[in-house]
Amino acid sequence: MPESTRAPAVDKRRVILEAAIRVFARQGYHATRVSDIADEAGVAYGLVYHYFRSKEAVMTELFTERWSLLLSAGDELVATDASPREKLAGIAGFIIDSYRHDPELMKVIIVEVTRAANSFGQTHLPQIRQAYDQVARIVAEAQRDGSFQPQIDPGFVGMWFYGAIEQLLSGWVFGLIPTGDEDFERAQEMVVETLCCGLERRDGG
Amino acid sequence: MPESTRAPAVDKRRVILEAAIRVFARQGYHATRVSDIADEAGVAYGLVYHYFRSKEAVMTELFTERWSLLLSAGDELVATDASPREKLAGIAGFIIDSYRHDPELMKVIIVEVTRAANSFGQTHLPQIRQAYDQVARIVAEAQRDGSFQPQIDPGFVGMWFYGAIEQLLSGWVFGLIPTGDEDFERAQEMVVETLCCGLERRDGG
Amino acid sequence: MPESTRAPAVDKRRVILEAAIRVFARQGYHATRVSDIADEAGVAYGLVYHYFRSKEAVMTELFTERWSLLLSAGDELVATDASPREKLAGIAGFIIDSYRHDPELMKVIIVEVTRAANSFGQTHLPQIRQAYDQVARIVAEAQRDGSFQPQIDPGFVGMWFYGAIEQLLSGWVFGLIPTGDEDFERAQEMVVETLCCGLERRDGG
Amino acid sequence: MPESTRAPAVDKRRVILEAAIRVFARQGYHATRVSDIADEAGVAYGLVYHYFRSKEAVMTELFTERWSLLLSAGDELVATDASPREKLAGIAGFIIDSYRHDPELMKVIIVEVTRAANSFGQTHLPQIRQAYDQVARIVAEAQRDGSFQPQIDPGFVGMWFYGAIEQLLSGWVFGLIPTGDEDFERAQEMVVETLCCGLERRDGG
DNA sequence: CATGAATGAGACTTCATTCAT
DNA sequence: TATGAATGAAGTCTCATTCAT
Repeated sequence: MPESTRAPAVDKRRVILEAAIRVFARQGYHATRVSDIADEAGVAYGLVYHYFRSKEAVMTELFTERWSLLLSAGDELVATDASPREKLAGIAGFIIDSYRHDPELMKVIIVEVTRAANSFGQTHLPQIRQAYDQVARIVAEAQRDGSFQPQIDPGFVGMWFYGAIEQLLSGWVFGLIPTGDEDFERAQEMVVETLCCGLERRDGG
Repeated sequence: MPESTRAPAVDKRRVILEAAIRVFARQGYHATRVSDIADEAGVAYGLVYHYFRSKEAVMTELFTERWSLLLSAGDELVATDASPREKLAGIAGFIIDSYRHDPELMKVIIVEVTRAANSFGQTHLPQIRQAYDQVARIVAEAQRDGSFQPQIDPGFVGMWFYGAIEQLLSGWVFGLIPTGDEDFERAQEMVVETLCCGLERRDGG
Repeated sequence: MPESTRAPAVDKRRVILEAAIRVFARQGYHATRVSDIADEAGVAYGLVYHYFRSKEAVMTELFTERWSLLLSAGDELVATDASPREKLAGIAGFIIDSYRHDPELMKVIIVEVTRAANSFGQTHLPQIRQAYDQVARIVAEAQRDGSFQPQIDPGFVGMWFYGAIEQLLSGWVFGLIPTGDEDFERAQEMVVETLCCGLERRDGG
Repeated sequence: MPESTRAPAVDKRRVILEAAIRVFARQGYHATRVSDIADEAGVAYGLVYHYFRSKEAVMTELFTERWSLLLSAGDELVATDASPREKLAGIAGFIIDSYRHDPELMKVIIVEVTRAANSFGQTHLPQIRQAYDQVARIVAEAQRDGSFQPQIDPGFVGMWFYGAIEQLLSGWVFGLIPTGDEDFERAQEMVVETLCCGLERRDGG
């Protein structure tokens, strides 16, 4: 028998995580019972606790796994020599693409973590702030090289940027705004356009 | 007997509401037990249920009371003939002032309602969207009269604006950014400046 | 309506305690579910938690209430000017009488606390040792006044005394030895006789 | 092939038993999970169940193995023509020596079996009573030959003797009394001296 | 109006035991 | 023999809500 039989046919741990995404997205974290996750995953109740210390640990794993991808992507973008505007567009694009490719997971992360300041938001604040800081660093650098106005506080922009993007995602999640392919692309453009150029018409433009 | 019509020395209903603000702000809605509210108010357990149908009803009352003030103020602003920028500044200013004058209540409203898409956020979505729409209307009008660029979707700006402001308030609530008097004023200016003029330096400005 | 209506017709807290005695005695502490206590008491599940922090707290209350009576009785006995032998007989008698009057409670206390060194025994060790110390003090005093032999360590006798008495009670509890009225009285005599005079025949007696 | 009959380098069954002693002694039977035993033994979870029917079976094996040694030693002692006092001293000495040589195992046996009247104590009552009976037989014989007083019930003394000795061991186990070499020896002497001669000074002695 | 005792459904977590490999 | 993943029953505690006084 070949060695391949050593590896389990299905990774139950992964099955549980995927099931958790679906259930958290559908019902929200608080309304989800561990048995819901087990049922959705098609495994026994206790197996969830075989792989995870608690229901919270499942959520934390989900968040950490994806958020670290986001932070890595941001770090890479910051390090390139693209223009500030391109960098901001890159970050917005990455988040929006994450949503397009896995809307349930992103819904969970946004709704249950980054915007849940009283529960997971507080727990994962350091990681969340890292994302704000990436934006802040882009802005600060752009101010130093003269392409951005100097009077706006970069840290402030980091929060502002994420606040706005998350609100957009919430809008998609809850069906407040349309979710066609072109809507996503247009949204990304508008985010960056608004942030970089402002709403007012540029007389000399 | 006219005495019977006399208002009670203290309005217990109001006492309970004020207590609820403090406890919700301190512990969050989910972590707050009805007995916590009663204890904080110094009244008997059952009295909370004498005045309110449920714990949720207390929260709803808190939100509705304050949010309707906010909507009224917005409606008034929209109706004036101030410039679009002044109107946006007015709305931002009103929210920020609300926070300055009653940070606990605003914390509760932001954290537990407007950003809690899975619980109260969903319940009060229509009221929340009204606030977005006020901004959208300001933008749309400004686009019609030519002072704002036409290519940005007004509805999008409404969400963007509130997402950013709420993030700011969250930053204050959780101590991520400083909360001196000048910080609030500066924040208001930056919000409007960024939104209207963008981050990029206007060469011909 | 007379004031007497203010007092509840039945003290539910007491009802729960009495029910707990019966159930703990019947099934043992570990095998007792809180719902068993509630059922036995004829009250709702939650009421147990209204009056007691936990299942453990119920047990602790049971033990503490009775054990403090025992310690008080011992203190009184120690303070009298009876002979050492009479004092020891008094303590043995009090314990045995406690068992006769409320065998279920004493069963619970002996089996679940004083002999359960790994659970409640450890928690209540200080109180348990106080009882040993009373015996030790009686012995020490008798050694000082010359009525008891000086070479036996008093602290040692305290443990020995209680170990033996508890074993006797266990014997009754589990039906190893008969439990007629005369058996109890005879047991008390034998405890003291054995302890004071020993098993060996006194040649000069 | 003769190799197949070879004994394994290590007897895993024995390894598991030794590990169980340590874990039971450390945490108590109830607080010990089967996985704790496996971890302590350095074997896989399932192997415990390969060698033992259940967690209880492990405990039973531990108790039975040692207790039968104790009973054998007692039987031998009873059969000798030593004096009653020497026989009692022999039994006390054997128990105390057992504790000195393997305190963890004896702790487990005393705490979890002989004094745990609601669990293993009940299960192994017959074997435990055999030990009481050995003492009772020694006493009865001594009464017949006139060296012990006739009025004390021998069965009573059996329980008394073991109750006291176990209390002593508990005292050592839980650090209530000192455990130097001379303490053990002195304890053995005191047990027998007290039991045979009593606490009271023999005036004519 | 006011009190707080009483109710009971609900959820998390533990862990002994089984079983496929 | 040996492994450890998989199972699922069981039990504690919480707390929103009701109700008798």
